[in-house]
Amino acid sequence: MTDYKMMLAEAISGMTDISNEQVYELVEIPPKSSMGEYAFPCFTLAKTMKKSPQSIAIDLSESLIGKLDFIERTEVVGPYLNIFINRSIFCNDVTDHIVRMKDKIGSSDEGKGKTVLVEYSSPNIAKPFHIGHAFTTILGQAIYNLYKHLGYDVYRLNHLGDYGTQFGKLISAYKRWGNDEALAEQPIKELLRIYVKFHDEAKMDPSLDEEARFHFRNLEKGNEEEFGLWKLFRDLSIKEFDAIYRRLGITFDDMNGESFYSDKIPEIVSMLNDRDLLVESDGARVVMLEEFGLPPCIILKSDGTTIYASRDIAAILYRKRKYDFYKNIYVVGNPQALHFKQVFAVADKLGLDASGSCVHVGFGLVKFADMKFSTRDGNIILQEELLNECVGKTSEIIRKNREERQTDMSDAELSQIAEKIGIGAVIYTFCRNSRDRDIVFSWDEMLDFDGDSAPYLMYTYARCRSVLRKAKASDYDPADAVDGFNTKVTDEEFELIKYLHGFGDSIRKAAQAYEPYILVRQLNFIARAFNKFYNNRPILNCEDSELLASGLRICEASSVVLEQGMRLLGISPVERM
RNA sequence: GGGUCUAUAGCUCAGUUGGAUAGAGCAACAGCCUUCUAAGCUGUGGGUCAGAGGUUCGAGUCCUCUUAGGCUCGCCA
Repeated sequence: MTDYKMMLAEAISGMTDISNEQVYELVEIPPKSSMGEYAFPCFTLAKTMKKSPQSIAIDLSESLIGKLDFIERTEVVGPYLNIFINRSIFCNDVTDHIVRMKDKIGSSDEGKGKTVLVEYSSPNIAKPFHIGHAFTTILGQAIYNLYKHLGYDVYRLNHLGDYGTQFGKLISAYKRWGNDEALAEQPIKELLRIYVKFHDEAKMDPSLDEEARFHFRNLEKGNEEEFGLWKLFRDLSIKEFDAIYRRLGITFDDMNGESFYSDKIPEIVSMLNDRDLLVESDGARVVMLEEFGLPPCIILKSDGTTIYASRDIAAILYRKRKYDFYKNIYVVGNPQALHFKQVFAVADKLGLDASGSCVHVGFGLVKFADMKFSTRDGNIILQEELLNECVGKTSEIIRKNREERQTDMSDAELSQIAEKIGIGAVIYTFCRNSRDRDIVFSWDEMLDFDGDSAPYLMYTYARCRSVLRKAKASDYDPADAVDGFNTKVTDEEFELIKYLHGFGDSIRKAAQAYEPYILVRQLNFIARAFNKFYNNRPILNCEDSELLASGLRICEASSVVLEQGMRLLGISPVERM
């Protein structure tokens, strides 16, 4: 496919004294399509050429005539040189490229030979998987997909919260109030029950906290009883998490949680000692970070046990050796921003160059309108509950549609489709906006399936597929439709194909910024443009064979891009709904 | 108090390195199913870009201050 912007930049560069790259950076897409497809602002040239921007634009406009065959015409509006692309050439080129690339559309080899690690999800063992975990899980998966698509060698790491003082508490609580039967039936529910009870009791009897620390010390020493219980809690929890991951279509390459790095901390401690970086402060061993403008980082607590920072530092060293990563991405909430700054700073002091390769991808809190989610207080929405609610509402809508449209959809197919759409709706909610913003959870918004939503994208895709199925049924293969855009391309068609053209760019930008919403917006524009097109002219029922060909080509290209875009987000498209 | 993020339409949000008349969705109102899926489409209304200064040909975007809010600031993760 032609790189239109690049060729334009080369042409303009040849007529001025600025480089290709500079021109490429300056070329922009005008705010309105009536102003053309590309625009070159002449402000910066005005300074060096000592001419008014407008006269420069006029000169450029004249010398550009006939230079490039895809340029239909140019227009000077004040200081801007607006460029209009030949619609036939562009539409044939772009749609042909998409139809040929299929699921490889928007992919690249920029990541060839580069290893990227994405750490995400990372729930705490023995605690319920609630919608607070959904953000990191969904965002992380999307980031994984994006980098994978760009050719990187990507590994998914689930850094389970399977260690720390809280397990001392859990062990203590279990020995006091645990119920084996309840644990076997609903492990996390039972563990949560005794965990909450422990906190209540500890308020009245502070010696419980001491008991918990005792058990954690034993656990870290490898004591059999504590280790056995910990292992049991861990195994049972993972089993429950797996059910959620399966529903979301997520698997991991590595489930090594915090516990895995515990025995790798002594090496970190001795490395720090070798460099004289470890100092004592109030009984704890810390690394001072004044030169980074950061507070000290605790490596060993005053009782000699490790802390999450030390485990994260050990993990960097371990991963560096195992993967020799190009990038190590942490999809973890914003509240931990300082923690990662400290961890990266300490790793830097150890010569691990963390600041050059480790990235904390933070995101906002999920909260109710008036309060925070708190596992301890029990005011949480479970991830499973959220998925079920969305799938349930979807089922109702499909059932109603099935009656109205009198389709032959079986109950089994209906529930399969509802599952995909409901889960798609959840995924979409966490990918639609920039990740920094807090999400105020609302069932109304969650269950709004109009407009800016996954069902809207999925519906559009299903429409495309329906038209294509009908075309095939009447022996028309859209792949045969070559050069369907010889006649006049309408504004609506051109608009849609321009959005399809921008798909690859949106993937690159989304990956670079770790912001799936950039891709989401592109898909939304595509869907809206397609629906407009779909509503305004018949595709199958048209006499003109060229119009039929171009219409089907648009359907084919749109469906390819929409499908691939949704898959990159983690949404499974459906053929009908 | 220090650090950090945020403030754009009634609500939820976009707005690339400063550039053309600040855009979507939802909600509201008015329309469109004898034609390929109405979870759709069309139209209307809706703005002192938190406030004040500054930088310049030009500021929602950059700088300073003020206000409001979120998160965070050593032995939890």
